[in-house]
Amino acid sequence: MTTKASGGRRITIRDVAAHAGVSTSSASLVLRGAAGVSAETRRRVEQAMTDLDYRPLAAARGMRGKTFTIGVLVSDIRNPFFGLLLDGVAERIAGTGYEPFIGPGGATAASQMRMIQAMRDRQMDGLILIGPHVAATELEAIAAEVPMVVVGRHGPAENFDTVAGDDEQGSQLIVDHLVGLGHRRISYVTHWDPESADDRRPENRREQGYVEAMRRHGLDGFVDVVREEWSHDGGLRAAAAFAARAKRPTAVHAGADVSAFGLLTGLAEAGLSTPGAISVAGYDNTATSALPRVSLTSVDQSGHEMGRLAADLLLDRIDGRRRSVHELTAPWLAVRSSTAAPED
Amino acid sequence: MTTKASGGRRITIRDVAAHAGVSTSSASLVLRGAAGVSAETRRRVEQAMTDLDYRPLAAARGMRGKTFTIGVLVSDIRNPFFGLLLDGVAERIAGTGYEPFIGPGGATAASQMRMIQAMRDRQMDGLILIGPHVAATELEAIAAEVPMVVVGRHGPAENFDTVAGDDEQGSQLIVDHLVGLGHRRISYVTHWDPESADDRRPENRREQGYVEAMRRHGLDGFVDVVREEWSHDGGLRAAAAFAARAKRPTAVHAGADVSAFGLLTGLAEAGLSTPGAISVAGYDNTATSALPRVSLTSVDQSGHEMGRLAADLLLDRIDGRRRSVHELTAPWLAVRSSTAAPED
DNA sequence: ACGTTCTTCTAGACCGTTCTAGTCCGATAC
DNA sequence: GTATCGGACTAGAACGGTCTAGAAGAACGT
Repeated sequence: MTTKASGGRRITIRDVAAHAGVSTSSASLVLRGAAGVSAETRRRVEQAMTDLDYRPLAAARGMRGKTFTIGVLVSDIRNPFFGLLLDGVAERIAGTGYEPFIGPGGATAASQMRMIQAMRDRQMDGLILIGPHVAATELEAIAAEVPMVVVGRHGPAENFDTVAGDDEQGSQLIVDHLVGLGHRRISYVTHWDPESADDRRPENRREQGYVEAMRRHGLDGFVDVVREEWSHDGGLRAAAAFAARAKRPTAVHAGADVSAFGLLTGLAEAGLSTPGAISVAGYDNTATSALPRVSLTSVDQSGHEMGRLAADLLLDRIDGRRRSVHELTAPWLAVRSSTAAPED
Repeated sequence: MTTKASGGRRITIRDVAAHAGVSTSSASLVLRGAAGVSAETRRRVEQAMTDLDYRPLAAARGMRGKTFTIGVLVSDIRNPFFGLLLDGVAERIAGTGYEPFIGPGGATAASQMRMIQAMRDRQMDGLILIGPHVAATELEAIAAEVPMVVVGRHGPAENFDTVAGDDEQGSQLIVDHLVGLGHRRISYVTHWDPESADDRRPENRREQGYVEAMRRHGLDGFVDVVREEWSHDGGLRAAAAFAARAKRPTAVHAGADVSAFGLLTGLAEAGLSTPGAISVAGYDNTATSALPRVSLTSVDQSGHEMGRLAADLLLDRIDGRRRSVHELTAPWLAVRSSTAAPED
C-alpha cells in the first residue's frame, strides 16, 4: 500500500535500481523479464522491488514500450449479452499482466470512432470491439495500427481477427424448431440500420439463415422480414405492427432477446397471448429469458466462450501473429415455453 | 483519420508548433486552454491542430499533467443496475474532455484493490467506485491520493464523496406497502459477506430500515432476516429455505432484483405461487422487473441520476474541491403484481 | 530618458520508463 | 602475447507532453 518514497513521491525504477545497487537499465531488464541478466542480479532487483513495494507506472512504460492495457469497446453496456462476453474476456486476461478496460462507445459509428481514438491516444496495446457499427474500411485502417479483434461480425478481414456465432445456423435452428411445431407463417424481425447494410453483420446473417431455412421447408411464400431496431421499444413497435395486420404470423423470430422482450410486452398489451396467438423466439439466451415467468425460447451463442476466444486471439496477435483468423462458434437452441404448436 | 506525419510517425505537439510558427510551449498553452496567449497565436495554433488532425497522446500528458481519464470500478458487469449508473456517468462526462473507462473489479476486496491499483498506475485523474467491497481505511488511503467518489455506500467519509440511495427509506416503502396489503409475516433476505459487516453498506441499511418499519407497525415478533448472497443462486437457496419451513412468511423483501428473480424461480419450483402463496418485492427496478410476465414490485433508486450525480461530484473534486459531500437520493416504489394481499 | 510592470512568448528541464550503443571483462583462438 | 568474441552491465538519449524560469517587448509613470 505504500509505494511511496519518504518524500511522498512515488517509488520509481531508479529507487529500485539504487536499492539493488545496479543501473536503471538493469532494473528495467529484470522488470521486462528480458534476457541478458545474471541470476544474481535478477534476484537482487526482484528483492528490491518487493522490499520497496514497487509498481511500474503503466503510462510511462507506454511512452517507449507497452502499457499492458487492453481496450474493450461496447456499444450498450446494458445489453446483458455483453456481460457474458466481458466476463469471458476478463477471465482469459487475468494473470497475463494485462488489464482490460471497457470503453462505452455509444450507439453511433461516430461516437464509437471517438472512443476508439481515445483508446489509441492512451496507447492501449490491443483492442476488442464488440459489435461495432464502424464501416469495414475504417476497421481495417485502425487494425493496421494496433492489434485488434472484432466480436459479432463475420470475416474475412485483412488486418484483424473476428469471433462470431454462426448466425445463419442459429436462425435455422429457430425455423426448424417452429416448423417442427407446425408453424408456416413465420416472421423475422431484423435490426435495421441504414448506416451498415453490410453482410458481415449478424442481423443480416440471421436474415439469410432465416430465408434459407424457409426455402428449404418450401415456405418461400411466407417469408416476411420486419425492419425495426433491436431494442425494447423496437419490439413494442413490431408487436403493434403485427397486431394491426389482418393476417398475422403464428410465430416470430425476434432476432434478439431484448427485441423479444419488447415483443412479448407489446403483444400482451394488444391482447395477443404467447405462445397461444403467437409463438416468440429470441436470440442470446440472456439470464432473463430463463426466468420461469418469461421462459423465452432462445438461441444460445455461448457469449462467455466467445469472450475467452476473442481475448485469446488478441493476446496471440499482440505476441506478433499477423495472419488473420476468423472463428465461428456453434449455437444451440434453448427451447422453452414461449414457443408451442399454432392454435389453428 | 490520418494523424500521421509523412514518415508514418504520429503527429506531435512539435509538428503543430512548427506548422503554426510558434514554440512547443505556446502550442501546449493553447492545447491546455491556459491563459497568457494572444488571440492571434491561439487562432494560428488551433488552425494548425485541425490542419494536421492532431490528437494529443493522453499517456504522455499524464507524465506531468493529467490523462483526462476517469476510472469506474464495478464488481459484476452483469448486474443490470450498474448499466443504468454507467449510462448516467457517461452522459455527464460526455463533452468535458474526459473519457470514462470501466474496470471489472471482480467480487472480492483483493481483486478490486488490484484493479484500483491498475487505475492508479495508469494515472487516471479520478475514480468512481461502485459498491466496492474494500474496507473503509483502504478507501480513505486511496482517496488521499486521487479524487474519488463512492456510489452505493453511505457517508460520512474524510477524503471522498458518496452517492447512495436512501436504503432505509426504500425498505420502509416495501414494508409499508406489504403491511398495507395485510401482511404480517414479512421476511428480509440480506446479502451476507463476513468481510464487510459495515453499517455503511446498503444491505445493512436496508436491514435497519426493515427492522425499524416492522417495529413501527408493531410487528417486532415477526422480524426475520435470512442471510444469503444477492444473486440468482442466493435467491434459489433462500426459496428452498422458506419452502422447508413449517411456518412460512406470506411476503418477502428480497433485498435486490437479482435475488428476487432467484427467489421467484425457486418458489415456483417448490410449487409455491407468487403472489398467491408468497408475495415478493425486489430492489433496483431493473428492466427485467417491468416485463409483464415478471411484473416484480421493486424499489427504484434512479440509477441513472445517481451516476450523473457521482460524475458531477468527481469533476468538481478534480477541479479542486476538498470538503467531502454525501448525497442521498430518494427512492420510490414501483408496485406491480408480484405483491398482493395474503391468502389466509 | 529611465525604471517598473505587465503581457506574451520561449528554451530547456522534467516526468518514469525503454532502448540504443556502447564499455568492461574474462575466456578462447591463434 | 594479442586479437576476437560473447555475456553482463550501463550511460544517456528518446518518447510526447507539461511546467518553470526567464527573456523580449510594449505600455505607463515620473
